[in-house]
Amino acid sequence: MTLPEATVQRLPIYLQCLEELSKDRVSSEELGAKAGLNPAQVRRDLHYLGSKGTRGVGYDATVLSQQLREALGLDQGWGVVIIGVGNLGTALANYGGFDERGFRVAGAFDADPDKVGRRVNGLTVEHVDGLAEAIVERDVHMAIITTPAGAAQGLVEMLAEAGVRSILSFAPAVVRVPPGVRYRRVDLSTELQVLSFYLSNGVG
Amino acid sequence: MTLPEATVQRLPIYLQCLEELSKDRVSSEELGAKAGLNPAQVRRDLHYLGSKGTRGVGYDATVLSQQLREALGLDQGWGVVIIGVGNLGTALANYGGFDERGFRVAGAFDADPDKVGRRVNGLTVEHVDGLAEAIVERDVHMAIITTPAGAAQGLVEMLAEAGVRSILSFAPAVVRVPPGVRYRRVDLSTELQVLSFYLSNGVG
DNA sequence: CCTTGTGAAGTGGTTCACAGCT
DNA sequence: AGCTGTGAACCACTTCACAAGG
Repeated sequence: MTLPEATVQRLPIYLQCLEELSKDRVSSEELGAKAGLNPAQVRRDLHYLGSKGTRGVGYDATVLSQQLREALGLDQGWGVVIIGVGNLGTALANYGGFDERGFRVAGAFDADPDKVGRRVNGLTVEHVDGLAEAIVERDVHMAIITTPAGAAQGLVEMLAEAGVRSILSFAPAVVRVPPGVRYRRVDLSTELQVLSFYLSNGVG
Repeated sequence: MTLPEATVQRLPIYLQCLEELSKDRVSSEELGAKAGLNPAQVRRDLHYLGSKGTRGVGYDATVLSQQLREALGLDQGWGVVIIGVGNLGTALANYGGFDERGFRVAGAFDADPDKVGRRVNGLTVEHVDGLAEAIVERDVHMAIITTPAGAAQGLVEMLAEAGVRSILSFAPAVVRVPPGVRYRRVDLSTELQVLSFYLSNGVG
């Protein structure tokens, strides 16, 4: 299945809106209104998915929901590790959304010996030295990095080496990413600066 | 100043790359390599900024850096409040990047009486009941929401009412945003699902 | 000679508008 | 009658390729 990048970014939104609407039929009109999107956009996206609506009626919410979950691979139970157990890492470890969305949290790691052994939401924090091994043994394919910026580059290389193909990083660092690895950076500071731009330049 | 949205998103990256390079002259080639962008892209972006490079030489890093900071409004000292002092809110409050980037943290708020009075990184947590008043009195223009999803919609309305024009939200909720307010949602679950899609559908 | 600034072409995504089903 | 599916127009952004200039 090959869909436009922009469409992929919207699939999780559709899934969430669908759950919040909790109806058994939805039109592109309704779904668009909820998600803040043009109905034509919704139809095109769902069409890419291979979804089949009924003209004059709309889409079957149960079927659609299942198609979204399947396209997103939420039934695959992908294994995830959290690296860096500071406040942010702890927040993520405590976040209930993993199981709910079908992800399997396979471990939490930190370089600080003081943090190793600590328990977080049913996990015992392990030392990063054991990370590469754990990734292979526990069949992990995704990693979330919440370490300081300096550690990010090395971790990304190590993770790629160990077979991780998707990385979500909260470390405020610009990183060179090995080919074949999907890297998504979320940076508070960047987001704030963009908001600051619009505040400073008066655009709604 | 009116620049393409996509360009605005890259300005913080340029600023960061510039700092990491710490040279006094940079070419679009170098900057592009560091940021993972096409040199032509860099030139066009900087040109929008009104930046003046020297042909055959490149850009003056000090001047460029200053132009970026100015365009982003980092010298405005915008006031920011953090709403929700759970693990995530605490992580953000402890994050050093605010001052460094010229933001002024004007308060931390929570609805939970047990959290009120607690001290976080030099701030005393206040009850949300005092939020609207604090926003006006302390000249706050930005807010970061790290509450549970259910609280988001009400907060956004209240914040807009009180005069906040830029909101960064980590609450996993789809929210209706009043006109004139810039709302940026960062959702862990959404990001993971997008990564999961590519993992499941085998695209590098 | 090297690197910027920029027309022009290329790419990807969005929206319109309506034909086609149910 | 109502809503989907979709060609075609539109729009925003990216990249090429090269003339202009230090």
